[in-house]
Amino acid sequence: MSLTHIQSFVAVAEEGHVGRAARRLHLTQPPLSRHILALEDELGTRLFERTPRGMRLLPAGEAFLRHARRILAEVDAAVHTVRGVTAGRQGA
Amino acid sequence: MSLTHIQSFVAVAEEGHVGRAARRLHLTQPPLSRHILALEDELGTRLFERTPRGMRLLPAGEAFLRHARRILAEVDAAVHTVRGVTAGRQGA
DNA sequence: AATGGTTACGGATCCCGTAACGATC
DNA sequence: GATCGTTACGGGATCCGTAACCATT
Repeated sequence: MSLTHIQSFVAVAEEGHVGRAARRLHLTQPPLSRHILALEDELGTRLFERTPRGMRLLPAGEAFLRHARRILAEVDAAVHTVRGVTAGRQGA
Repeated sequence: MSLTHIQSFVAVAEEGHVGRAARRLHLTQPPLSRHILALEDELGTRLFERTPRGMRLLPAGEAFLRHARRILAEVDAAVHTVRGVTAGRQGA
């Protein structure tokens, strides 16, 4: 499990499409597809249903999505907080 | 920024010592030391003060630690939630 | 010289992109 | 046969561990 995989998952969930998500992430389809497969493998469950149109979230995927967003938001908050602390001490 | 780096940071923060944290993580000192340096580099700030005894958290490090723990807890929660959803649907 | 963190270096592993493939309409 | 996702494969980047180094006591 890596933050990259989580970001990839969120992008695919939001786009419903590996190709579009890949473009959004400045990546090609194969690595992105592998991220999702690795995640599903690690969690032991399918997160998406593969349809002829693209990818649709399964219930496990919807549950994971909520956590995934929180994780990424928390990472952002961590970075901003540290920058804030540093700025408050005039940038050393 | 990676989950591995965050885990490393928490271990060093809790042990106050790269060597002990390394043992706890089943790793050697050099890679662990590099994780911390990479994190500090990426955040643009020192997180620890290097003392002759080991590593002591700086204010930026203390702030980061709170977020780091929340991130790791959230990742755990994500895994457990997905496993729970799957179990509730009799294990597909 | 002992202790603790960091840098050098080499080999294994990982990971991306191109190309080829498989399945569905 | 067009559209999507996935698998094969090769080359570059990453990352660990051993060894050597530097600083403090």
